[in-house]
Amino acid sequence: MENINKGDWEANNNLVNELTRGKELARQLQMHLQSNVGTSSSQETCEYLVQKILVSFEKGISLLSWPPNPAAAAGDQPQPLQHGAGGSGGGGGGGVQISESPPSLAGSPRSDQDSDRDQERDASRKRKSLPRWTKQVRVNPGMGLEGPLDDGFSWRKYGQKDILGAKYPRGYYRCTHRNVQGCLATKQVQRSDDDPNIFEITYRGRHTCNQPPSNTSTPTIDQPMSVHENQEHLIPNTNTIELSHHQQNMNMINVQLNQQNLQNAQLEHDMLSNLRSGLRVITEGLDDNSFHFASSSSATRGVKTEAINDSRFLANANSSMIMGNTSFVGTEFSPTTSFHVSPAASGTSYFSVSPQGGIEDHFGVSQNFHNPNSESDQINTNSATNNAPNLDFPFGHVDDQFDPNFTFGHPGFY
DNA sequence: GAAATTTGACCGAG
DNA sequence: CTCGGTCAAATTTC
Repeated sequence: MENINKGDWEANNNLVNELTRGKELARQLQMHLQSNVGTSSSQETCEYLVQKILVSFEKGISLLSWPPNPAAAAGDQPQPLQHGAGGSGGGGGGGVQISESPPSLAGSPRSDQDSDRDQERDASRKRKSLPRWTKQVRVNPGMGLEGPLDDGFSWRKYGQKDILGAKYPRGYYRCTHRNVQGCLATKQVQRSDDDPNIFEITYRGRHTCNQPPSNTSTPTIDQPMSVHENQEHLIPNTNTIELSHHQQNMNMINVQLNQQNLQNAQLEHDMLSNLRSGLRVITEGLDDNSFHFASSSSATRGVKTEAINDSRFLANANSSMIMGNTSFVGTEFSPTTSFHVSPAASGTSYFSVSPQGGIEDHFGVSQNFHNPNSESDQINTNSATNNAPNLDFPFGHVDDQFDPNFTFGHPGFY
């Protein structure tokens, strides 16, 4: 069965268009950076451009990731990228998502015989078929943790469960707008046994709600551009975000993604090449304070984020774009607003954006970006959302240790 | 009082 | 039967 034809071709064209647009925007950004380095207005412009670029990429990724699903293609892409609030804050980031072979997502072919049963289990099946993706967020001591897990969406905790073999309970959250808007997105947050500083967040389903209720920020989206639905695949696809705090000097997000699907390799490769050539903007000062998103071909994807905001750190630092096989990821915050995509043939893409202005994790989201103290090193991943349930760890000082008894779920943490 | 969280019970999958 | 995920009543917080 080959389902690759016209539809795919068209999708590819759209994808190319989106990517081309992104490239063009990147060029503008580059020019802007070259001509207006340092000016405040330039920063805003840069942020704006970056966001636009990210939007284009996201769209492109979406096309790649969800081709077969017309419905999804059409309306489903709710939101992610809107960034409306052009306001002040930072912006940026992205979600890390991995895409895999989409087709199986919505369900593989089944015989009608099962229809009855299907109906019976419709609910559960639906759940099962929901896209899932996992990312790990590492919060190093020192940084506040308030929001490492915040992804800009409003979550409501609906359960907590002790998981066999796990030291810490798993928290279950669903979109606050579920009842009102029927948004089925859910997420699970589990603290790692091995490293209490790491939280594994598994998202399920995409948000279909009109996001942020009333928040400062536009959501950062962690929506997957595409997702794998198999858990088995999930693990490998796990995105790890490590957030660490170096007293005041490091914002680094390192995202490593793997590519698993080789299916669109060629295309992706081409696109990536384009992107790279178009996005290559290097500014000085990237060094320590930059975030890197790298994609590797290994089986494990990891996102490392080191950012800090004294006590407020909003996580979500990741924006990744993955094109099927090649993952393009990243948003990197660097003190100097730099943004670069490094070429690496097989794939490591670095993309950095300076924190200051913000590019937050996911496009356009900017939430509070207050950096009381530092000058630039903080990524504030806002926590904005207060909407989101928060893990309320007693961490005011994270560095101490997480309280073993902490429970996920306090507003503010996510 | 409304909204969010907690927590034991329930349900389906394996 | 066990375990993960969800429900929903009770409780807490704002």
